[in-house]
Amino acid sequence: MEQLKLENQICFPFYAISRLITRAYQPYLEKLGITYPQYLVLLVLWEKDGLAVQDISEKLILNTNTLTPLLKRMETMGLVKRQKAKEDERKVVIHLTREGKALQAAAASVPLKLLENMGDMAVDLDELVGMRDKIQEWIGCMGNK
Amino acid sequence: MEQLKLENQICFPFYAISRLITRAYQPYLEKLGITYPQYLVLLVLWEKDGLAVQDISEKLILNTNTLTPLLKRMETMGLVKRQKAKEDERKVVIHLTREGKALQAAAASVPLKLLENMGDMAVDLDELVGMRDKIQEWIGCMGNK
DNA sequence: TGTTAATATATCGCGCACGATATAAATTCA
DNA sequence: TGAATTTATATCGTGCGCGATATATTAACA
Repeated sequence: MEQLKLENQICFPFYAISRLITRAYQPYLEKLGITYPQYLVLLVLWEKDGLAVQDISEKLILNTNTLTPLLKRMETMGLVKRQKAKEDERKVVIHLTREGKALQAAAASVPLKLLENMGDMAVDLDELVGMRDKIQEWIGCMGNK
Repeated sequence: MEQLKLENQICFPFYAISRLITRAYQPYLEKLGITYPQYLVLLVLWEKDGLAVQDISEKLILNTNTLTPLLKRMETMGLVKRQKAKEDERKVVIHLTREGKALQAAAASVPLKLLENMGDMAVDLDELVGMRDKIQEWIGCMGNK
């Protein structure tokens, strides 16, 4: 059963590297008091504040039943404010608080620190970027299923 | 803050594709009555039965505090048997049951079905394999930290 | 040999991640 | 308009995933 050997699996490395990456982020995000999924939500909101839950869901490819409790935790932490949209009361719009906005400055150095970590592991940046672009392409296909 | 835009993130695509891959496996694994991490444990045991928790932990890069409850669930399901090793009673050795072994035949077609899914999404197999090899190399570095 | 340190697994707590289902608001259309 | 459908979010239950800590067994060594 050659196709069932772990080393021949196509998908396992993606699963494993994803967890290793999250672990690599952790020391830096811990200093900011946030988790990796919370960091992703902040990235999205720093880029465009006042998005609905659905918008964040599409950008991060996370179901709303993952995001709702996550956003509530972030509200409790004082990072965001959740409120019903006036033009459509089904929607819940997420706004950054002053504190949520302030965190952006502290987070600015995180991506570079991660890249330095990668450098230590003999990972070539160009290869990394090439891989990222390919994966983004696939995600474009898979997401629209 | 160009480096904090989601589309410029290097690591987010790995996180996203990992979850999309797990979702892609789900319909096939559901028929076998198992989850993706449970499938990975079975892959390892089908290749070499009677491994200790620690061995499985290293191969799958999962902490034992993830594996212990997972293996207990698999024991409850009748797929594996957990027992203390005679030569070292700290170790817990995992053996496949008859049922756990029998599942291998049913799982044999899973990898091909996944690849067919990828094919539908205009994903080139050679690219996929190339990327896998790069990631495996990279895991080799990160894992030994 | 007796004490200390290292190793292997288990337990606890929390935060995702998601399928299934519920609820409420908006839209459609008979 | 009013009932049926769709859309947006929330709730519930289960299974990871992992940091912190506990427990038991073995190894090391004074």
